Amino acid sequence: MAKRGYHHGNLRQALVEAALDLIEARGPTGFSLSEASKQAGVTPAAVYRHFEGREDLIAEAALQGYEIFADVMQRAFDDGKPSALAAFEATGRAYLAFARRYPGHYIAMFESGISVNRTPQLAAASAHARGILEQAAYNLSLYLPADKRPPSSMFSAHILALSHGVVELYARNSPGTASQYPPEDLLETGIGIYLRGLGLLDADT
Amino acid sequence: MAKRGYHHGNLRQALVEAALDLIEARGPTGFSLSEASKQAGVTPAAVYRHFEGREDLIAEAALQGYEIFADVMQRAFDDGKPSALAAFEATGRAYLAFARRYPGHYIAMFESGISVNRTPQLAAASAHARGILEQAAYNLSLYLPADKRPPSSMFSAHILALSHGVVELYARNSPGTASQYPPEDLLETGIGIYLRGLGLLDADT
DNA sequence: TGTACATCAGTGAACGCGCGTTCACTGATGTAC
DNA sequence: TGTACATCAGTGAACGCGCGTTCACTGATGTAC
Repeated sequence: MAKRGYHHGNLRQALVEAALDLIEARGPTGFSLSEASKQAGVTPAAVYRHFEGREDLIAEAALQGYEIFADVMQRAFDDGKPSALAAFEATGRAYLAFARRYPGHYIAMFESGISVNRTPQLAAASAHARGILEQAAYNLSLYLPADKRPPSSMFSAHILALSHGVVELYARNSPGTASQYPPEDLLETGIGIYLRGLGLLDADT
Repeated sequence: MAKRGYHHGNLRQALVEAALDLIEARGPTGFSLSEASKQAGVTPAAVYRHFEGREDLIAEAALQGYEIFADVMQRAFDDGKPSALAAFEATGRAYLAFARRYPGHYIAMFESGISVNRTPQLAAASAHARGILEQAAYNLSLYLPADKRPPSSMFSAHILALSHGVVELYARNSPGTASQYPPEDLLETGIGIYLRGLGLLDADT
């Protein structure tokens, strides 16, 4: 990563990565353009060759986050392919794994305050990710008798909300109160009980 | 609220309220000490007669939030007293109602980045609120056969996570993507399915 | 009731700081001939 | 291969700004006698 000379080579991406590091380390508030540029070994003014400004840089980080997120979800879904149920559970768990593994992206996406409607690209990326979860939910809902089948968008919204809540309250250290249960367990048992409530799992499972 | 003269009378609380207004309007980031003091009709320096600084003021807002929150939860719980089930559902719903009605407090508590461990008082207030939900969960769990009874703290954590996730993703406008379902419905159906999964509701309910 | 005085809540000017952003510039790169 | 030149990525100095915080101060309040 040593700076070569006058020209950086791949400053745009280097700035995004610096931003992600800083966001992860200090939260979305503690991040500044100047600092990101310094970390990339460059003058603050150089940022403006690649981004419109501070917000634009964060938005790019979030965009990349949504793309990775969609990827991760897709892969989790595919891995569980043989059983729609497994696919669904895996997709939910992937949420938690993503938050753990890409904390900078996660924060940029969900805690930085930038709106998903800031840009058509960003809206598309987020819609795409959500679509994958809904697809998993839809496939799963086919196992239910048609008259007891809830709309799959509702049912994926439940899983998404539960996952998000678990991450925010018990996985990220921000609110400070760790639960006595590991977030993974909390999520897994929660999803299990929920699916049983839908009639998709036996009462003894 | 007109300023009387040289002395304000109740500046401390006026500052907290100004802070809440600003936080609600602009998010935790957009809030500044100077602005809060201006809104309270007072010089920025006056703030230091009542608070140690910016963070301390936000912490006080969060503290008051936890107290109101605990109150609201307690009341919801009491109102559903005759049926433990009703009490539990009401307590969950109260979460959403709180976020809607006291957005400034809600943000100060959950989105401002101040840690609940900042102060013993703050930790106590938050523990107290959580305790109420756990109590509701415990009472409810007594309806289950002892061998199938999950720990009530786990089960209240599930409801809390679901509620929090619904609020963050679908009730607060920040991430920008409104669901097609009203958050109240999402939460109610979600809790319903979950409770059915626990065997606390008939399959047809 | 009236005066003296301690207490305390607010003033307002000043500070240093880091921020985001702009600007005219310059050094490096790559392409045309 | 060598030279001229356009393009473009980065510099560095400067800006105005609002912020949080400090300080010596002053005006109002309330209490003792």
